[in-house]
Amino acid sequence: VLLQTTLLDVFAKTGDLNNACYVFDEMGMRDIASWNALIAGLAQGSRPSDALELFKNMKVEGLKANDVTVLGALSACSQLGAIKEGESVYNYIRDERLDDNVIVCNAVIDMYAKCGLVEKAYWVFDNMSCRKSLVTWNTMIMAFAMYGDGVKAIELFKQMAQAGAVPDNVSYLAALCACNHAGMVDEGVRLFESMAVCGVSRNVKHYGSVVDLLGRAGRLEEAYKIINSMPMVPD
RNA sequence: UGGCACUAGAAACC
Repeated sequence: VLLQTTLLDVFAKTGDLNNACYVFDEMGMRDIASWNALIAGLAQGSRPSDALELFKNMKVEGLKANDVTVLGALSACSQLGAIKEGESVYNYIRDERLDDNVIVCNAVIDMYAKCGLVEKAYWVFDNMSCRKSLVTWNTMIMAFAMYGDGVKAIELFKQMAQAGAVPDNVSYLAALCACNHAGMVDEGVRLFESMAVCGVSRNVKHYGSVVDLLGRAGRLEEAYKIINSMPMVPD
């Protein structure tokens, strides 16, 4: 079972979903990890609706979804924007007390955000019983940045430092993105500069973000300077 | 003492 699940997972991770399904179908014995590997693979691949179907089938077969299982199911809901399904997964999570796991909470926040319900995402963020991780903060900042309110995203970014979390390059990207959406040019430039000061590595996305920000503000010379200062190949 | 796990922008192009 271990070897077959490993094989299944390799297929799933490389996006070869047909072979992943084939291995799954041909397995004599399957345990929870076999199901999880396929559900997650389908969810992150091109077949999130099949992932949800498999998730439902699991119950029919009398298997109990665990924390890893619901992550796959939530990921599928996020991709599909399937809020109804997402809420029912969340209900299950609460019934089974799986929400004492930060990773599960993070996935719920992300699911709500991707389904466009930023307020609910924030409610979960605010009321979660477990300790917030860096990913928790990043997910919520990104949610505000993309689907909601740039100002709130920046507020949260500042708040995370007060809470003792150290922003990484994803946090900065999320905050920069918030500036792009909200047109907060100076704030964005400040953030971009503080990355260097704080020793957070920049990648091409960070550069792209400020360049876009400056470009839209008509500050083309500055944008051009930044492009020329890039230590990597611009895309 | 093994296998499955959460977050990554915009524009342009198609």
